[in-house]
Amino acid sequence: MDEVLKILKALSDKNRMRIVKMLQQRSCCVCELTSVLSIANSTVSSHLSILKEAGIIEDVKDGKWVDYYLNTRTNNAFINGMLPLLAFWLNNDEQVKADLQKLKTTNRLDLCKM
Amino acid sequence: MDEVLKILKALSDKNRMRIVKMLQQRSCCVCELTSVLSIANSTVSSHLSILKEAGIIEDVKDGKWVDYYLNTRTNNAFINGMLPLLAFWLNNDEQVKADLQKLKTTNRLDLCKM
DNA sequence: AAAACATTTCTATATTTATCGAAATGATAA
DNA sequence: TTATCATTTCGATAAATATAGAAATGTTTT
Repeated sequence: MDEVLKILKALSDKNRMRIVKMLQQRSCCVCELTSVLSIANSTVSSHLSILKEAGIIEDVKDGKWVDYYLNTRTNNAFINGMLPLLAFWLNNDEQVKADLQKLKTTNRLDLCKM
Repeated sequence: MDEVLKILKALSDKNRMRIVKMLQQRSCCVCELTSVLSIANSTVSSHLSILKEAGIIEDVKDGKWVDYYLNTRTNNAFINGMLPLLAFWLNNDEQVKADLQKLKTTNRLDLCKM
């Protein structure tokens, strides 16, 4: 039961849900998510670790960045149940629509100073 | 988005999940749920109001009791998405199995002193 | 090797939440 | 109507959680 509760709890936060919906569009690094969410990057990192601990997302190094993406290839039945549902949900939500729009014009190269 | 988060939050608590799984078996009054959960009845009542506020359960008067049951006839798309999933989940969970077993031999008439 | 910088970890704080016991409520039964 | 009793509400407390800023980490680039 703890496994299910961990997944549901991970999805029960507004900022984490916004992250999941963004990762549905494409994989992102922390600075891109931070830019769209407009909260401290340490907070974003904390949310990502909660989602990762629940098995909902995974990450991979990409140069100086860490790329986060939805764990769509998991064996976890609960995640395999939830992710398809989430894909249908909230697509008309104003906050989500604004986030996805902003994400389209957000680029890690522009966010970094080099 | 708040509506979805409210539903997910409501399902993200161990005792509330135990309640949902019990209501999957049959409708229950507060004293029956309190007996199985072994926590204060005021706490159970609080959990029930959170589930009700989220639209996951409803209640109906039955004599001196209040009968709680799963809201399987809602128009809410999120609840209609979650309830069927939950019906498949946790049926092999030891806690849930013990709860459902105990619920079989639990009767509101035995719990009341009249 | 040093500088730059994305990310994570640490520390602290404010808010939320689960919990209980007691009091209040409301309805049933005598 | 009075007593009974299931349920809800209230008040208080302890634990969990979201958050930010600063320090630490680790990797890339010069």
